[in-house]
Amino acid sequence: MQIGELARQTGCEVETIRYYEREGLLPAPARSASGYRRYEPGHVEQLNFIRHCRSLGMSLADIRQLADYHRHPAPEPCDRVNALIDDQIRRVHSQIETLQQLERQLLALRGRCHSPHTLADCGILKTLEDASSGEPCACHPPATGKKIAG
Amino acid sequence: MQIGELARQTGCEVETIRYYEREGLLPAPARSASGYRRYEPGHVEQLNFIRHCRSLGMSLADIRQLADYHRHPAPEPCDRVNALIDDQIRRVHSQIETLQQLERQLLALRGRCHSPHTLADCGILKTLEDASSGEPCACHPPATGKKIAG
DNA sequence: GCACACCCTGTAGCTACTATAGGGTCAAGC
DNA sequence: GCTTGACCCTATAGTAGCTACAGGGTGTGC
Ligand SMILES: [Zn+2]
Ligand SMILES: [Zn+2]
Ligand SMILES: [Zn+2]
Ligand SMILES: [Zn+2]
Repeated sequence: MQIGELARQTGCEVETIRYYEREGLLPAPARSASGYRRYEPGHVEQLNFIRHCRSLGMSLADIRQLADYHRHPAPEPCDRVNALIDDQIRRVHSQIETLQQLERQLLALRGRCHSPHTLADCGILKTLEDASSGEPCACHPPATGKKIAG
Repeated sequence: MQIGELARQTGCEVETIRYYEREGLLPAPARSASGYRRYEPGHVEQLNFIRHCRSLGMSLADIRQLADYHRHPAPEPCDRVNALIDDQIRRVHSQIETLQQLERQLLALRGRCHSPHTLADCGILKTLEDASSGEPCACHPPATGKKIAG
């Protein structure tokens, strides 16, 4: 099949398929006399594997590793597969916590402006301005017991 | 003061300061005879403003807008400031939800491998492989609720 | 006259694509 | 044979927000 058909079957853009080939994630297929890529059914599965892992937020480097383990299922223990997934879980979890803190900070900042008023009087702009001069702000409250050096 | 001193006072890298200047976020300062940038105290505040907004996850485009409102505090209502912050909150919130779903999916996948075994027998690799062939997987259940489309 | 810290510009790298520009191939229809 | 249109090719540049050089110039102390 041609690249367009592979794209259709996997829901992956043609450009992305070529990109994966350049990056060494998808093996280069045979070529027709005129240079068109000719894919086999196995390529559909390999590309699905990549897209499935991507949908789990894995990096291309991690997917390369996983695909390698998959292609060469050695009789070794699967520790490294587990470690890879565990690392990904930790990364995602810490991103969640970072974003949750960010959300709290943004809500605190947003709380400084309620009633309609002008730009010159806006509590949000005033908070940002004061914080630029080193004053404490609603969004970044000082840590417990410790004062922010300034 | 020179750029290194500004960097020290704001905790911002020298390269980043030059980058902000190129991007039009920080006004270009005066230059010494030998071409060194010479910053005024006002620059410290402006850079702090940028870094403070960055720490809230705002994009440079949004910060440019905010800084503009801040420098020209017109007697207009502050609707657009609020809209900007609200958009940011929405973005952060939807990122959190996306990542939380990702975490659930990764934990489900991780649950396919418990006891020590080989790569050839690993439930994680097997799940990923089966999903590549179109079979249902632990990480992407067919429907969120009880109802299954049919 | 030299060491060393600091400064300058310009460019390339990072992630995972996406979007062109500028061309070649192939089947159908006239 | 010729044209149209869908498809394919490579190569390059762009996205966000920095970061890291390379290759040079400047300023001060000894
Ligand atoms: Zn307001
Ligand atoms: Zn704050
Ligand atoms: Zn396992
Ligand atoms: Zn899945």
